[in-house]
Amino acid sequence: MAAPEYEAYFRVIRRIPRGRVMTYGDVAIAAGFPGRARRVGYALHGLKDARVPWWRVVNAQGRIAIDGGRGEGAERQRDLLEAEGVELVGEGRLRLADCRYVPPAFRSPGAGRRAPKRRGGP
DNA sequence: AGCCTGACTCGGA
DNA sequence: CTCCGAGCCAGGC
Repeated sequence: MAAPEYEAYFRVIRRIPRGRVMTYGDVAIAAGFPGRARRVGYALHGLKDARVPWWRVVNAQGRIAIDGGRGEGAERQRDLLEAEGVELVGEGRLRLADCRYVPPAFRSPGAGRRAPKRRGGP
């Protein structure tokens, strides 16, 4: 990768357990680059490393982000997710509440839900 | 250099 | 539920 920033993203994504998913924003935060959700998307867009389970990354709405959820890429991702046991609802939508993966570092006393709210950037 | 795009996100209408 | 605008930022032209 050109930038260590991308390496950090891929490292986080590689840690996602089978059958779980993370959102772009959470991957960015876990990698130490809060507010860089778009960078994560761009990093995956140009991804060539097959070791990275890119299909375990979806947008914050629990939808397939590729091509608006439609197209070959989206179909492939849906296929891979289903193969791992991720429950899909409707067209390219999944139950985030059941399969969302939150790294231990994210957990904070009291909250135990999601990362602190961030709007776009820092 | 500037301008446009996008595998993002969030709050509001 | 959907649609829209604003914020961010690396890449491509």
